[in-house]
Amino acid sequence: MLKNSEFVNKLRNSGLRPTKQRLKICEVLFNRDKTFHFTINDLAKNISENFNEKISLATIYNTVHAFKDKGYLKEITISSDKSYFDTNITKHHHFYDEDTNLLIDCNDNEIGKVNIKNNITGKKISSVEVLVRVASDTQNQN
Amino acid sequence: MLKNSEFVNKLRNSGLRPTKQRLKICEVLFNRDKTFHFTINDLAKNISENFNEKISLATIYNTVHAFKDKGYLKEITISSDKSYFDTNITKHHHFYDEDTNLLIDCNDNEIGKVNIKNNITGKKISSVEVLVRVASDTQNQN
DNA sequence: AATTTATATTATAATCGTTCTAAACTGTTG
DNA sequence: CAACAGTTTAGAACGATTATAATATAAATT
Repeated sequence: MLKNSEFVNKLRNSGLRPTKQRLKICEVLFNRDKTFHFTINDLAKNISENFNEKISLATIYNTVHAFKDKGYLKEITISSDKSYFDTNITKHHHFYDEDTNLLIDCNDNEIGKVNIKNNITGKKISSVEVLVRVASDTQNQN
Repeated sequence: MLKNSEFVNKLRNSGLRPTKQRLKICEVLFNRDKTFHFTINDLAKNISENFNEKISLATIYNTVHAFKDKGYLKEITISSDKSYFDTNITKHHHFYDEDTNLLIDCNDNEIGKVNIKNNITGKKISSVEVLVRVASDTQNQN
């Protein structure tokens, strides 16, 4: 559990003013043992359920994007209609459970290094992402 | 180059009536040497530029989704604000050029098999997708 | 070939997630 | 504490996608 003052420093160090809305969002996102995978909607719901004061939806969008730009969150693209964010900012891959719509982080015990034999000439690799979609046996597959 | 009658059969065989709109879309999508990566917008633009008669946007959406459901197209998710479709329906991975916003198909010469060591218990893998984002050296990276 | 039925197309409206706007507010600096 | 830049807010605007319901077309039936 991080203290409030640590969030204040974190924000200040990246040029973001430590407003009470941002600190509240920090609490929700980063005061956790496990990685948190969420959509904007999840986060907004979480905040409105757990706190009396509400934060405007625009502020939630702004803050999540600011945190992403500062590298405190990663965006994970699963489908065009769902944008997930991940508090785990290390390089890693994901399982996506199509039954529950939950994301699960992978480490090297689950997915080995991706072997990129030839890259596009003149280009630099900015990221490598593996998404493994899983579903129970009875589900449709494509 | 496939003949019109082949598209008629293709559509009939999958329970889709071969309407003139669907046949036109088949022409645009499948009468090609190379894989076609497109957004709905790309497709709509292509049709309106190359033909006199126009197809309603709703029909383009319906048709693309019908073709996807029948397995004639694959949807590739790059980011939450862009939905790409791919006429290459074999298992393959992609490079995404962040400078040009173009998708490039990979084969086994570029990306080796992904080694999934442990899957989620009780679940079946429905797909494995690798997306390698590339950009020129001068670009920002994350 | 005419009739019936089911399916598809169309223009337009509705919806949904996200971004924009401009006014009010707050944190920081001097 | 005054001044300023940055932030929050509610609500409007936006853009992509989906729904609607009237019209049109393809296929099946007579």
